[in-house]
Amino acid sequence: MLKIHNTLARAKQDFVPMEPGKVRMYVCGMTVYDYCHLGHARVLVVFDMIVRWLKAEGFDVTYVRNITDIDDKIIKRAAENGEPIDALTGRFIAAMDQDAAALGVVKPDFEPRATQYVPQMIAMIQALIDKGLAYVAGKAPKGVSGSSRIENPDEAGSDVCYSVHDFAGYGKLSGKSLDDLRAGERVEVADGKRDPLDFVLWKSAKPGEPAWDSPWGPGRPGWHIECSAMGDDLLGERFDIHGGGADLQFPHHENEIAQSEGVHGHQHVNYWIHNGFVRVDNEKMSKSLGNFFTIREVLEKYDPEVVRFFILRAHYRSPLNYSDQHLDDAKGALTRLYTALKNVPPSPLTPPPPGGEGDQSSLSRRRGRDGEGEIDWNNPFAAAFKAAMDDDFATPEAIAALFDLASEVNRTNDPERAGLLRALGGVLGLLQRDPVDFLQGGAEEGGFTLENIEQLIADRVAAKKAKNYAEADRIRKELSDAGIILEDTPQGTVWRRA
RNA sequence: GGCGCGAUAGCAAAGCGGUUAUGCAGAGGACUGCAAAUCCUUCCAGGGCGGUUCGACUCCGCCUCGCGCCUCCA
Repeated sequence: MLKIHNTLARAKQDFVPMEPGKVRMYVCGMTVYDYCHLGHARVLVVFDMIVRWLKAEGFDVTYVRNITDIDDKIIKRAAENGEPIDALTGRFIAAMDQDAAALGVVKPDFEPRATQYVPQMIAMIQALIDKGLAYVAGKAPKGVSGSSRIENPDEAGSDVCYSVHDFAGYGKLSGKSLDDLRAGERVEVADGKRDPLDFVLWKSAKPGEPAWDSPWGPGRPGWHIECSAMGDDLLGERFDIHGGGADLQFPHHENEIAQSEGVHGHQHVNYWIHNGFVRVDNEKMSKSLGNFFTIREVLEKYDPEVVRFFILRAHYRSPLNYSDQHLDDAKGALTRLYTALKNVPPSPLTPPPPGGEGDQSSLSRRRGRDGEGEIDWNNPFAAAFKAAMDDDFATPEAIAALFDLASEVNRTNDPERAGLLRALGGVLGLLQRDPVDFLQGGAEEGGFTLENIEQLIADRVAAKKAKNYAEADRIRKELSDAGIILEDTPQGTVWRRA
């Protein structure tokens, strides 16, 4: 039985989908005005892992990950660049797709963009107004002081705000009460808000800003409403899982609940999943702190699979400290797994013994990889892996099972066990490459070409044959100084990068 | 100030009320012309103070320290 830590319950719960065999999941994606950093990489990889595991469990998964392609920061950045907004967002969506693909992230079933859902958002805002949960904040800005606001009310649109105290459940996701929030008041009192905690559903446009027509004049949607509208449209008024970074818990997801449940009058999401932050020097990696590393920066130095492995080696809810040392560490660990697969070429999986009906799940029917066979989940290593994954996606423990299996592979030289290792790695989106490619890949240091290396190895073999060990060792040293390690095996000399 | 999370060996990171987590690093051994890889053995743990218990790293309380959210943020 799969257990999921549900933020709403602040506890692990048995996962029971609304519709047997089906999972509908929504994850908050990126605001596309800059390159993705490692924090974004974590969301991408973590929820990709979750989708893969749900599928491995036999669920039919519908996965939605949205793209925020209109907001204040996008408008600002486009203006700075002197670039049309859709050019800017198009550029960074393409970059995000590249980064995600490099990290082995499978495309979601839907990637809706906020700008494609403005009519739905307007309808939802209207419904909230009709229900008395939202109000038009008025045209005239309070305390006008030479602002750039439009002075003629006939041309200006109005803001629409959500009236937080009219929604009874406000705070249930983040565990905050309205009183607590007010006690720690840090919210700017915007023009026209009845309560400082009220948030904007519709933002009136200033001259020159992109705008959509609405019953409240030209403007654009507030941030939170897009997720309510897109989730509704693609997954229904109520769905199984909603995910995102822990920083979205409040206010974004709290506000999303207020909107969706406000409109529909019933529960919006059954399981909320929030992943922990990536940190640098023990601090959250974030745009505002400026301490971020973009995915592409990191990929210049590290193999993308190492980065994926690095992310999966920590539990998704734990903080993940980023540093070169940690990446190097991850690389070394992944090298051990690939080394086992290099030394013992995996054979295709054989079907599990027939009649193992005690296994109730559909897992045993799952294809291992490319139709090459099936994982036998009754195998002790596979069972340990599954138990870990079923316990709130405990990838560190699942990966530990992989290492145990790798030791077994090394000990027994059993191609079937190697096949299982590769198949289990595949469930996490790992270990699918030719091991030699992985081991020889990476930074091209030392200026040695493939031909150079092959030639030096041939020279060394000749020297060895002539029992000229001094020359053989000199060549070994020359290559090792360039980060290339030689291994003399019964099958001949092979090399890999350090 | 309010709310929440965490503290594990040299580094990283898990589970678990009593039995080796795991990876890297270290030590010894096997193997090797030398190495590497691999295997075997092994050193190094659970912030502090109390409590519960036959027994706590694991449960409870307090303290200290760190982090996060309360403002845009994955």
